[in-house]
This record gives sequence, structure tokens and C-alpha cells, in this order.
Amino acid sequence: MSAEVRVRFAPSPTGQPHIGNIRTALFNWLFARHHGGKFIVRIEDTDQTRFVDGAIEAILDGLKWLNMDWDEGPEVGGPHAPYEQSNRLELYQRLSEQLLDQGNAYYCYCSREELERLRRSNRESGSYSAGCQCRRSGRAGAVGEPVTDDDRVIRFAMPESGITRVHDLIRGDVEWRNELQEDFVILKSDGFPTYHLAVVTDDHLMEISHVMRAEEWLPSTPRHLQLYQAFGFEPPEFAHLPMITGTDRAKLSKRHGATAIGEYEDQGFLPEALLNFMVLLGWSLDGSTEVVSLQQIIDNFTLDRITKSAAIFDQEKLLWMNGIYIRDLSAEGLANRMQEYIPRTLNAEERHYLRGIAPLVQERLKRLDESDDITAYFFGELAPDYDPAILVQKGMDAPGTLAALQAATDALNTTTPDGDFGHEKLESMLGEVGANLSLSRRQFFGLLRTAATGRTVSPPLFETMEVMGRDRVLARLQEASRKLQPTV
RNA sequence: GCCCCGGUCGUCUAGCCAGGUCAGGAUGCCACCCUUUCAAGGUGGAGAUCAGGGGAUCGAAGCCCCUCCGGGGUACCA
Repeated sequence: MSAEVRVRFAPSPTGQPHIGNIRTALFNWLFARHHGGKFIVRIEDTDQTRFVDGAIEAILDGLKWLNMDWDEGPEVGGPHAPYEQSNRLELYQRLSEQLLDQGNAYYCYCSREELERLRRSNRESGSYSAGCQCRRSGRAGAVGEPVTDDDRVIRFAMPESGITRVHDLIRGDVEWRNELQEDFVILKSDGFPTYHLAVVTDDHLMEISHVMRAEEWLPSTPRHLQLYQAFGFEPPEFAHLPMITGTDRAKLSKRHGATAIGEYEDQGFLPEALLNFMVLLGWSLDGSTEVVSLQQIIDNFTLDRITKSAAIFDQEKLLWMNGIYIRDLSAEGLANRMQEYIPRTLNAEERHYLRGIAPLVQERLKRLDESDDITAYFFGELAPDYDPAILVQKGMDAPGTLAALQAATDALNTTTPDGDFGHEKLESMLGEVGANLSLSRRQFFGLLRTAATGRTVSPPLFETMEVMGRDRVLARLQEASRKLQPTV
């Protein structure tokens, strides 16, 4: 094996990168980092009709978001530039000519109708006759003729017998009978190469040591191997990764809901959580450890621990893991991340306030996009409007609730001037008030919670009050009394 | 149709290559504990005759054969 490990992620800019694409990138990146090799990004934009504007940026953004840096490729350049196949056309055309000269390829003038008829009859007869008539017709291009022409393509002439075998690093030996392989197009009539020619050309030129790609590419491997042989290039190692599917076990596509990597960022998933979760789809450290640090992953990322079977992307488990990573953040770190999901701009004072709120909501957050809602009632002098009916606890009535509210307000006013408004003090003091009213903790604290936050669910009451501060809490208790007044 | 890959709790997986503990862990679900709500945490439970069937073996999830099911490919798409 050659000394340096060089792997690549070669996406087509045909849309938003989805989980499957990114997972493939991740495995390549991890493999490179594990071996101290190079990770290369190459843009496979050989289909002009499917090119989507902004797709390249979306792909690169996805890699950056997950902190996967590349050693060669767009933006960073490298010794094998350019890294966009559309800028390497002469290369493919020159190599096509070489194959033509060697007799390994030929011009094909068949129309789509002719080809369809040919394939249909092959299927019906059950036998396969390789290639179209062009292969034997002698209508080869004259020497010196341009390789591109509007109505002809160049096809690779597959051997008519023998076997092509690949030793896949994940699947073991896989072989195909050459006579069953079709003469595939290598250069389209518009002068662009097909995937097969381009990938072999560039993987060789860029000195790729291991081709790690999704399993859907396994059937085209014999074509690539034959190209390597025809060119006299030494083929790289191959490793076909298990696919990630939707819940129906079918290949990921638009109809599977949220699959684009950008959507996960929008929904408030932490990149480190998504990365940890994704690597577990097809790879495991030891079968029992689920939360694994990036360094641990890199240190232990070997091909022999990669699964063969496809995996369903389970959103529920991702959610769980995201919660783990959220709880692992420092208060400062969490506050900073939350801020990005709060639409309005916070001033310095509010940012400091949020820093205090963060620890309270930390273990209640599963996704960062809940940040705005879960902190909403902390801001503002008064709580967001709510139905006064929710102030009245089970087993209580409006007058009783009003009286309890008043007792709490009095206690807060008399016993906490501007000194201790800590949660422990609040708990002992208000606990006593509730007891004197012979209310259960559930009742008394429940109504105080609602009065203070406008909600029936919140972080622990006294810590919430402490963070909110005396003035805000008092204002809200008064507001609660006011709201309740008319109903009495 | 043809070619190729795969098949262990609902889901992600360990174990398979170098046969021999009640097939382990996690998630999700249920229950209980903790508890001022919601979470988080703790404990326990249900959940897989290892796709099915043969075979060699004292012994198979593991090795061999057949079948079934699922997926991928079968484009001048990648």
C-alpha cells in the first residue's frame, strides 16, 4: 500500500446535501484523520442539466458546520487544482482519445430510440449482447477529427469475456462477468465526461489511495476497474459504505422529510451531537459506548468496525443525543448558542440575563430552536398574557388564590428589602407562608409559578424567581391579582 | 427480467472472520423512585425462537447449501 492515505469526498452540486452525503464525507474525513492522511473535496459537476445554483456553497457550509476541514479542494486549492470537474474537460477528452486510439473505446451514433429498442430486446431474450452496432460497424472517427460532436458519444468497449473482481475493504471479494456489462458512455456529446470516466481520471491524477463511497456505487465498480486497466493506472482500494435510508428503508430522498443538513442546523441540533450520532450509523466503538468524543472517534476509526447493512436514520435517538450534548455545555456556551436561535437582538444586559437563565433551562432543552419559547417569559416586566383561570389550583377557588397571592406579596415586601433574594431564602420564607395558609406545596407553589411565569410549567420556581429578580416577581404577582380580581 | 449487496429486540448496534455464558449495550415504550410543575437522574420491565429451511459438528447467530424478503444498479444522472 502506498504510504500516504488520500481520500476524497466528491459530491455533485445537484441540490441540498443530505445526511447520506454528509455521512459519506464524515467517514472519509475520519479515515484521513485517523491515518494522518489527506482529505480532498472535489466537485463532480459533469451534468450541466442538473446543476443547482448555490449547491456547492451549501455542501461546503455543511462540512464547515460540522468542522470537517479539507486539505485540498474548493477555496483552499492544492497541487491538483482545479477541483471542479467542469474545469478539467480537456483532461477527460484527451484520455478519451487515448482510449479511442488504443481500441478500448469507440464512437457511438445510436439515437435514444435505437438504444431503447436494443435494451428491450436484450431483456426479452434474456441474453445480453454487449454494445450497439457501432462497436463493429467500422464507423470509427477519422484520425484528427474532433472528439466531440453533437450527435455522437464515446463508449468504452467492455471485454466480451472474463471476470472483473474487486476486493472491497468492507464487503470482501465481489465479482462480475464482463459479458454482462454494457458498453457505457465515457464522453457525452456535449464534450463532458460521464461520472465513470471523470471519477477514474481524477482519482488517479489526484493520487487517491482509498475510494470510500456509498454502496449504490458498487455496481459501477467493474466499469471503473476496467478503465483503470485500459489506462494502465493502478486502481485504488475500494470500500463501499452502507447506505442511510428513510424509515421505509428506501434510499434517502426529498419525500423523507428533513434530510438536508442545513435543516438540522435550523432545528437547533448541535454539530457535535449530529456528528456523534451519524458516525454511529454504520460504525461502532465497542458496541456499548454511544457518546464518543471526536478524538476518541478519530483514534479508533477503522474500516473493520464498519457495518455492512444499511441503517435507518432515527430522529428520536438523535434528539436524545442532542440533549446529552446540550447538557454538557457550560452556561456561557449554552447562552451563546441559544442566542443564535432567539430572533431579536439582545443588548448587553439581556445577554447577561440570558447567561443566568441558561442553566435553568439546560436540562429541559432538546433542541436549540426551543430557546426563544423556553425563555420568553423571563423577559419583559410582566409575563406574557395568560388565562387567569390557570392561576387557580386544584382544590382552590378564586378568592383563596387571591388571598394567597396577597400573602406572598406581603411576605416578599416585608422580609426581603433589597438583600437576599436567593432561592433558598425564598423557599424557606414562602414555604412558611404557604403552610400558614394551610395550602399544599403543590397548590401554593403552583399558583406562584403561574403568577411569576404565566405558565404552568417552568424550571424550579425559586431559582426562576431568583434569576428574574425581586422587582419583576413582585410586578407579576400584582398583575396576577389584578387579572383575578374581576372573577371574584 | 438481469446483475450485485444486505438480513441480530420497533430503531441504532455488540457478538460472526479465529463455533461452547440466560444473545450484551443504547434509544424508544411502560412502571416505580426522586419531586413544587416540566425535565434530568435512578431502578425495574416488556421487546430478537439471531429472515426461514436443511446439512457437517457432542455443540451454530457464527461454518456449508437452498429458499424467502429488503435494498441498490441496470441513463449521453451522479
